Amino acid sequence: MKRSKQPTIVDVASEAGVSIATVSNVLNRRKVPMSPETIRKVEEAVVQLGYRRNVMATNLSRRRSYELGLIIPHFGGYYGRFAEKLEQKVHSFGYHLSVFSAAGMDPVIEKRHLEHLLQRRVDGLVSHGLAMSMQSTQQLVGEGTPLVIFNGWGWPSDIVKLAVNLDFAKASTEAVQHFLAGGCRSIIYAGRRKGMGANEQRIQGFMEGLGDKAKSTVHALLDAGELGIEGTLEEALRISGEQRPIGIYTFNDALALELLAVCHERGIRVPEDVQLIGMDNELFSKSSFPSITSFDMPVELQTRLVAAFLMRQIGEDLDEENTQLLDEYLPHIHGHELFIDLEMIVRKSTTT
Amino acid sequence: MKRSKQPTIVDVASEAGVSIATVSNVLNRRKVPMSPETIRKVEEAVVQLGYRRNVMATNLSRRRSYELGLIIPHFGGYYGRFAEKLEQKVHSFGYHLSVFSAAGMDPVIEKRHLEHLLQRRVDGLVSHGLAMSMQSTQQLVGEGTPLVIFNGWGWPSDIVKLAVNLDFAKASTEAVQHFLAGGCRSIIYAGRRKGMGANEQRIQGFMEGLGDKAKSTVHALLDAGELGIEGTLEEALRISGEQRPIGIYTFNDALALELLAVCHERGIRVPEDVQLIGMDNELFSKSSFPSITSFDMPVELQTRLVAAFLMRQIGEDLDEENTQLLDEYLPHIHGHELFIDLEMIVRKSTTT
DNA sequence: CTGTTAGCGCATTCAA
DNA sequence: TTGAATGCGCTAACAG
Repeated sequence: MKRSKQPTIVDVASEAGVSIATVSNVLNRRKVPMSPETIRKVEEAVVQLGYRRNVMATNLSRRRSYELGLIIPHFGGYYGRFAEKLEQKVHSFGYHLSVFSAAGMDPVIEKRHLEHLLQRRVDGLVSHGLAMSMQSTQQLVGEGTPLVIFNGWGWPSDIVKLAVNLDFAKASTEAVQHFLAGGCRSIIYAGRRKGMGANEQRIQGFMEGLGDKAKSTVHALLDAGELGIEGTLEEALRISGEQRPIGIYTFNDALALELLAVCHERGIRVPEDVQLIGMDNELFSKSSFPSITSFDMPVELQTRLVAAFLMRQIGEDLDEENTQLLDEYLPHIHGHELFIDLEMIVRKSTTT
Repeated sequence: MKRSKQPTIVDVASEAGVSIATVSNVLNRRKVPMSPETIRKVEEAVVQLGYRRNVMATNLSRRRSYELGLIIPHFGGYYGRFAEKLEQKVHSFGYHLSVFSAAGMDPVIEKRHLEHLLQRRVDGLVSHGLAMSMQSTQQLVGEGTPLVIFNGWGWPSDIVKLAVNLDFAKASTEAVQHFLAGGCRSIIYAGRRKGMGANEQRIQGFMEGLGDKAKSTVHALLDAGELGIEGTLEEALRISGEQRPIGIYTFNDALALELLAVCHERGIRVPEDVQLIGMDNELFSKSSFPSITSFDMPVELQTRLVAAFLMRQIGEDLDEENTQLLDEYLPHIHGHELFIDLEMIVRKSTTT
């Protein structure tokens, strides 16, 4: 070791008795022909000195970082699973994924993370439908770095290259129809205004699901964030009056579980008096009592699409499989928004 | 914009009509005196060109990254909360936190992430008790980068500067005694061998909790990973025979919830026939039916300690608050392992 | 096959 | 107050 601390290729070169270019060549397994002897000497020197490449220098020189950034509202549940899957996918392309949580839907933190990622010159960005304004995003990201959104609606294509969205609207329609088929005489949506686009999608699908039954069926849109859990249930009961059973479709499973707990407290039977459908298919939804009907999130497909598209955008060439994947899905795109179906998992909260 | 893409300080300098040194000075708000006019011109040029600093170049030059790395087994539950909190803490010191999930306890992925972080020359590392061998860790991390472990036991101090551990042993003792006080006549621990150190800590505390009652009380250590959920319950029932109620202490809340589900299926009453205590105080534990007695994880305290210690290790000077924090806790250290108490949250799964 | 050299974008003396 | 010069660790032509 020469100067302050960690050995550099200069050290390795002198230790191996070759030039730094040679070291760089063997380190990067370049196609230039070299004698096995040289290779051996270099590799020996590397372990000998405990050399570790400095990626900052490498990237600076390469003018590429081989790094991608992901911004999610939090690490829990669906988002955490998404992050893990995506990490695997991009790794198979030789990229690293840096994950940042925006602490809820805080636009300030979101902005900070985005800025940091950009300063790090990531080659691409993936984000949930951002809470920050489209204008800020536009200004921040600009043309330079390709940005792919997941579960974000209404983003102009000059900012976002592609939006890979779960079809919450369609799922919501399905939920309502499931309630109807299950004999529900009143149907409530318990949402979260802070859910932003995802919430609106659900509402839209909810109304579509009611269709002509909208007039003959008691229904309402509630905001659980505002009313609280107890308030939401009370309001649902009040609105429904004698029209039982009540079908309550919730923003997510967590909310459904909380409602379930309140039902237990008050002796309201599920699914006899109240039927519940959640969203996310969290682990606990299978094990709760009764188990909760929910929609499974196709994280695998979603991350595969995101990764494949981003890779192509960056200029990596795709293998057969990924090419096929894009060929299959991109033609069915609405503008630049792609929709993926969710699968309903029917459980005891809607089945007698 | 001059060459390939993004503007550099050179561009800013020429746009503002000053030298790059000056640009650098105003960008870093250095103490060197400069005319307000110059500052204005530079700042104007910055927004004008949409200049964004390149951290790779900055760090390379500074020989510091102001970045920390965190490795966790997954993003869910406790670990996700830990990551979020820690991110906040280190940010207040002007550092960034890059979080990587090791996809369970996979030593290979763990190693890959560690190596990447090291290549990025992070200033410090935080990790859960690693699954990879201490020898690999030793070799990988060496002396260079300070490493702080959380929930890892038995790491030699030449590898790990500090281990900030939750006192699972003590909590487990408490759990057993709670069962005893609650009239349990047989007590089972349902663990996970893959939980590694955390599992052993629980077992140790479990046995201590039994104390002299160990002979007179039916008890057993089961491995839920091996037996499966149903198998675990069956085995617990078999071992207990007529000795009811049975107290089952589980590795975590997720496991407790799954056992609860099986109990419901089989008509086993909780808490009359079986009492349950979990660990983690997950959100669903409060809302399950019945709600699950659990231990709350003091993530706030744990991350504060980790951050404060790491910052001091790196050479940042701490404010009053953090100094006090370390002064309070470090003296009570066992070797280089710090223990933090957990708080039991008593709920319906253990209360009649 | 191997070595020389010119950057990559920025920080930091040291002079002016 | 400001600017020219040097270095951070590595890549990538280009010679040899």
